[in-house]
Amino acid sequence: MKVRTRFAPSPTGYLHIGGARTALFSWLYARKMGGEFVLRIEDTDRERSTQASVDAILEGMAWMGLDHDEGPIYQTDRFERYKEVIQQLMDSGHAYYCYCSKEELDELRAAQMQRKEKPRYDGRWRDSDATPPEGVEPVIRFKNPLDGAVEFDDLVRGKITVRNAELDDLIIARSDGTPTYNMTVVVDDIDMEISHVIRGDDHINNTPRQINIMRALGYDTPQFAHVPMILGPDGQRLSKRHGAVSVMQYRDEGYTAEALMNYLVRLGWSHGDQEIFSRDEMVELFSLEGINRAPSAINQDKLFWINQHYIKSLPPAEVVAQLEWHVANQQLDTRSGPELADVVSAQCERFKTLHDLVAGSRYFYEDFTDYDEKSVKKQFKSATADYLRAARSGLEALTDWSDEAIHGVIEQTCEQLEVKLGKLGPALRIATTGGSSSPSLEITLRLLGQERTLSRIERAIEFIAARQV
RNA sequence: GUCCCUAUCGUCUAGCGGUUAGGACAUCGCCCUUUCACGGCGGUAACCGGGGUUCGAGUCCCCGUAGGGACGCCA
Repeated sequence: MKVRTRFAPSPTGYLHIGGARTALFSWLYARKMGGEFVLRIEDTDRERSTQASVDAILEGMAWMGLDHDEGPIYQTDRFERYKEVIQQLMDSGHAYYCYCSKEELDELRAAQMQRKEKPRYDGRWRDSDATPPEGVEPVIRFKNPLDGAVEFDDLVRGKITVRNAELDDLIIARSDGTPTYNMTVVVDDIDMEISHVIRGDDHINNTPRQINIMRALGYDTPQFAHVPMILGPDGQRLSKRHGAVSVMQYRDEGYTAEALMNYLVRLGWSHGDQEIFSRDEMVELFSLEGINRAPSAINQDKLFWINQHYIKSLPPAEVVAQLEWHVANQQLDTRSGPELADVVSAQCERFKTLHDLVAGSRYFYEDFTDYDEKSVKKQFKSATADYLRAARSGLEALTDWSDEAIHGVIEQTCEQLEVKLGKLGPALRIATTGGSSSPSLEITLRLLGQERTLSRIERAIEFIAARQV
């Protein structure tokens, strides 16, 4: 049997991190098994579904590289099919009309809660001969088996058993005739020949109901794999107050797609002690058995670490490709400075995010307005101007603007002045970058270019002079 | 409340009856160092509690406890 998995989000918002990981697992399994990955949009709730959300989900998946083989299939395009199956259930005696009003059901629930019972429909219209009330559009309910139990082998959780007595007759069609979630999922998973339903474990309780409907329809059930949810850093349910929850927000904050994928795949799944997985490795090594049963909390620091790992180890050209968005977003004009790839090579060990890498490389392209106050206080002494002047003349004389040549000038200047590099180095760095954090001096100056280097040293000399007054 | 599920360092996890309970992030030292970083070496740190089963339980079973999820004419 061909492996076919699916990701079935409802378009009521952006693609959040939990959904993204579920999609990733589902995608990985399909790819690993040489199967197919279907994207289905569960938009039967017309009130809350929006095209903007569909676009956001598509954008998020594209950014992560989770390509689908079929879809997006919209459930709203399949209403005729659902109606057909619902009718089939009616005809075979597996479903019936229920004329209870919402108010009536609310009362029933309240009463049951008060008696400390599990709130559930009592089946009052199940085999009723009563005359339907006037003017009430009925809903259609599924006739859930009364006895026995539903048992299924979850590929992640193991055997799960629920007694049918715990289940009630769920609504499969609303009074306006539209199908409900549990109905559409069943029909779709059957029609689309889904072999493995990989989804969040908040659906675990729906599974026995869906299995019952599938059986009533005479179909075999797919395999199920319920993956645990992702928690916030505090172990609480993930929400906006935890910071980034949408996948695109991670992009915006400067994470590489590779890093987010790697982080996500290790959250709730493992392959021994391995931490770093390329996309190909993930596909090769992924297994449903490796998925954990307990929910896991996201951890900023580890994401930072992985992100930096990829910024350091991805080919600079690849980093540049992802950097472009941030360059544009931060309105940095890179035409008047060094190649971005060179900046990446020089800076990659210094930043945890692409955002910070761009923000921290500004001085290569634009003159900074202020010097870092602390650095100035510590390093710009009265004698500093003389040091800078000496370095300046040495650098000015250079015809070969290479790391080696620049390094040589700096060393010679120190010897000539009879000072340690600790005196000249920091001053030079502040003069040329405005602060005390940059790649090694020779690389920094080389990237800056001779002209820019000299003018900035000049400016620093003037700045120091002005301070002495 | 009822049902379902879960439980190893702060966090992500390895472990699949016999281990000095391993790795990673974070943290703390030391080293490297022209800044910031990177890197290297080392340290602190965990089997939720109680009963069983067994020669032997982190590993299997039961009961607690704690957390999560579900209980909609939402998905």
